Amino acid sequence: MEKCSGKEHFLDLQLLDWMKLARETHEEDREEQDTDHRRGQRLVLPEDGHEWKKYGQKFIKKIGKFRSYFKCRKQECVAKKRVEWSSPDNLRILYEGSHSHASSSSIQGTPSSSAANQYSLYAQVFGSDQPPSRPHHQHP
DNA sequence: AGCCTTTGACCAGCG
DNA sequence: TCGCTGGTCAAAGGC
Repeated sequence: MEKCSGKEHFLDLQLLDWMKLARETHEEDREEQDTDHRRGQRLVLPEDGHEWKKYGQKFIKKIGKFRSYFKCRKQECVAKKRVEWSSPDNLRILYEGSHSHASSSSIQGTPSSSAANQYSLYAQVFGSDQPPSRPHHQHP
């Protein structure tokens, strides 16, 4: 249970809400399409104002979902992101650490960047030793 | 030609 | 002590 004892504080965001918000704020489709052409799994990720590098993907049996691993491209930044999904309509983003730099994407500063701002806000909350509601990793 | 993404393999921790 | 799961690294392929 140590894995769920707060040792790792991840942000749990329902991507459905995220995508909904992003779509409302961005009339243009700015989602990045990440296609797994090998297994046919398709993952659509919204921009969050930061540049991420995907460094791994695995299927987590306990939760029955795929999990993708991302690192912030900024060398000095240790922020990480994990995206879990069982289907394109059921995604969850988890964040670890906070960014040590401002958003590099042009999405920042735009009037319609509320989604990115919310994203940053979560990151700040996370970094302020205020762990968000922890997702319970209970296998079915 | 260079950069980014994807995938398989390896390592560490826990039960 | 062994097996399993999760996380990360490095190489290859595609754009």
